[in-house]
Amino acid sequence: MLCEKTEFALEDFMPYRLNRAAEAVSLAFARIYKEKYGLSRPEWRAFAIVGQFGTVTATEISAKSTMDRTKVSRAVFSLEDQGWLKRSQDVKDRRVENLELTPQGRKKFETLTKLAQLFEEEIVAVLGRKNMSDLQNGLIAIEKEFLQE
Amino acid sequence: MLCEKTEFALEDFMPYRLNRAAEAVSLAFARIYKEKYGLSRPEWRAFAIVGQFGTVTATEISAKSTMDRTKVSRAVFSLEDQGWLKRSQDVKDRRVENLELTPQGRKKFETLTKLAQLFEEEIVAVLGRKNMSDLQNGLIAIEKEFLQE
DNA sequence: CTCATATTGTTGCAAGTGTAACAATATCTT
DNA sequence: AAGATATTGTTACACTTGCAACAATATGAG
Repeated sequence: MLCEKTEFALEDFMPYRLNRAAEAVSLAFARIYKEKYGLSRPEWRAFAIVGQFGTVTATEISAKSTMDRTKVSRAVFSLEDQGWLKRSQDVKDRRVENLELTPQGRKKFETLTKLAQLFEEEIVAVLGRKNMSDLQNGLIAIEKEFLQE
Repeated sequence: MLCEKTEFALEDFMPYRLNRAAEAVSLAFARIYKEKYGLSRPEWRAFAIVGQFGTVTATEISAKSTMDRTKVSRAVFSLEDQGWLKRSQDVKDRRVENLELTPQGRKKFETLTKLAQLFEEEIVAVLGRKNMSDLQNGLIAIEKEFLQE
């Protein structure tokens, strides 16, 4: 029976490694939407959710993008100011505001998603399809286990 | 030849998925060192690096933990205030301060690394050894490709 | 040896963030 | 129907962050 030496190394610690990879990828993609389109990360996420779902409320954006309500609120303001998104009060529940992209917003969204897909393909090119889908599954399992548990 | 519909879904977008998983895991582990030991994430990272390498400079911590110099500076102050770490001016280069754990810091470090290892095992239990190492490799490949490229 | 340049660690400041409080509205209980 | 409770989106405030500037020191060029 062996007595294993248990020396700790931060760089091999999974939470740290995950964070580094996530940060690296996020920053790389952020360079695209930030420098070229002036969007912050919260703005990009909110933008993506509205573009994807057509008409949503702030609360829905919050849930689907795992962002704080206040973050969403500010992102929505900014996107509205920039003319990508418009809001309209819900008639059935007047607390709620329905959000959707403006025509220009829709066009910008098409461009952004194209960029996102190119970026995704870049990752596939690095990893290969098989590893990519293994990675996805691993991430899903991890998220499921540790999300607000 | 098929014309593929290219609908974008944020939740399937790799950068977003990576971030969610990383955040979930980090928060789960943070609950341990934060609530029980009052450490912030930068503090935990700096702590781990000093504990692992024995004697290091702030610049080295910065490099090994991928944290901004100012973040390290503030984390080191805090760890020093809490008595886990002490600094001493380098004799050969007086700009430099050598940092190392105090005896109490060393003890705390042993406790923290034990917790980290337990946490790591929890992840292994979720994923299985094989998937775990596949995941690690995927993350390494991604980081290599996208880090400050 | 001297002056220009680089490096180390800290700090000022502006921007971003989360928690808690809030007003407006909706829903539930009786 | 009335009052208590919950939900939506915004805002105030305190805290964290990164960039740029900084003083102190070291290194390099001539």
